[in-house]
Amino acid sequence: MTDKQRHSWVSIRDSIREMILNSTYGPGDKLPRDEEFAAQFGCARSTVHRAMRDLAQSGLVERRRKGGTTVRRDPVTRATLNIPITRLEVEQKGSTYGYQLIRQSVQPSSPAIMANFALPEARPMLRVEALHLADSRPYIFEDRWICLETVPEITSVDLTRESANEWLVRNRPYSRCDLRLYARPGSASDSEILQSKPGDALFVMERTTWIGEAPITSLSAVAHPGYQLLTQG
Amino acid sequence: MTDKQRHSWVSIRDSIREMILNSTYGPGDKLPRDEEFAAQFGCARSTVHRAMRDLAQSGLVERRRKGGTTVRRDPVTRATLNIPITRLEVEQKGSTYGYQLIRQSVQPSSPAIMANFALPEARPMLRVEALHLADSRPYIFEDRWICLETVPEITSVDLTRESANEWLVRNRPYSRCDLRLYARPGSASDSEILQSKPGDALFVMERTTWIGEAPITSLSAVAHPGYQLLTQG
DNA sequence: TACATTAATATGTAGCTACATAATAATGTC
DNA sequence: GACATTATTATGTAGCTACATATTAATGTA
Repeated sequence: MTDKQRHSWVSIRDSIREMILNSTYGPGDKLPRDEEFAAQFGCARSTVHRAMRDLAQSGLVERRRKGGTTVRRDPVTRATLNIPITRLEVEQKGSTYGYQLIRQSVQPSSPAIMANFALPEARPMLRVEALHLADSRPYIFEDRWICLETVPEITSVDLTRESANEWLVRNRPYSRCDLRLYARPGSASDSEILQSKPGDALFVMERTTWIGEAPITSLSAVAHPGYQLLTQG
Repeated sequence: MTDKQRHSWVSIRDSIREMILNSTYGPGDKLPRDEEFAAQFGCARSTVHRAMRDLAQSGLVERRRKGGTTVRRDPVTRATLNIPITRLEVEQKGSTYGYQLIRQSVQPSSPAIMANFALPEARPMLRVEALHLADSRPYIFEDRWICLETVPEITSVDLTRESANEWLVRNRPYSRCDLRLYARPGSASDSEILQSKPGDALFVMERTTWIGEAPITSLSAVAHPGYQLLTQG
């Protein structure tokens, strides 16, 4: 009576995770080889491998060639942030999206922007300051720098009608993205643009993207007071 | 002179991504079937599949059975947050870690905590307030609630010596984690604990974890002024 | 003993086949 | 024409083999 049922890699993964959770294998312990698990579960090594890859990605185990698989001694909390186009984020909340170009000018990159891109010298960039609105109320203010060498077409885009955020995301996928999140107190100019009170704490998301080695854009997005960023999944 | 070089799934992925980036396939376009790509590249379908899975996970394309693969019309910026044990975070910066238990008591879960867990009724919990220090200066203050039904052993842990953060992460891996990030102005009690000035903007990370359906812990971690959260990779 | 070389080993990847699954398209029936 | 049924199709998964790669362990040599 051979048990010929097929085991999905998801069920294998869950079984292995369960064993780690219930301390069959504790932090720092070495897990059996993939082959052994395969024999134990009655499945192929590739199925165990698939399961293990998932566990490794989620940060629960660590794999090293020849070294085998070990339960991470210092597990990390790994969460995926989903940052959509701002217009869609607003619309998904059931609000009406609005957009307003505030300023736009060609400038050499500032020292801060050069640092974000790790550039040794200044480059010509288009600086765009714009406000995203939800139900006619300030939602996110973005101060964006776009590298003109990498994205020359941006000069022919009418940024009074279409946000640079949307145009770039739709036309210039990136290959690398750095993210920095922090809080800062609202200044007087923030108060004006975001209708915040001077004492308010503002949530800032700084985002810098490249395509290959070429810088695309670096921006600081300041959200209205009360904004929250959630993980999905 | 058959070209028998093996193609890695990474190179295939990069080739396909390149085609999307240079507008061979634009947003909303349907990509060729895996088999076609395989023939085109001279590799196996499984290799294309592997590449496609990666592109789908990074949010660049969308795959649906029978529907095929399409370039996402509204690409999302997807970033992975790595949140280590606070002690390790401090030590990795080259600072000396310190820890201080402030208060600890058994309480029924507050309405806010019940909401975080989506619990219909209150449960007995251990509430732990503690301060993490870097070089003897306040780093992160955490107000944590631990479900006593799910984690009864926590009562026998000496939380004056070991942080609940560390104990839980090492002993109670979770299966689900919700994250909420926002900014809030520092209050008077914050000033006392975090040595912040009353006007300071504070970065808050709320984290709620479950194992299966059972609640483990829900906490609000308030960082010292100037704290920044970065993505890695 | 110190150090370079070689073997052993566990994971990683590529290729193949076969079948599962979900979603759509085509078809038949009333 | 409306609706249920049945193909068709592209992706998803499981299993297998073979080989690549990184790393550690064993071995040989000065």
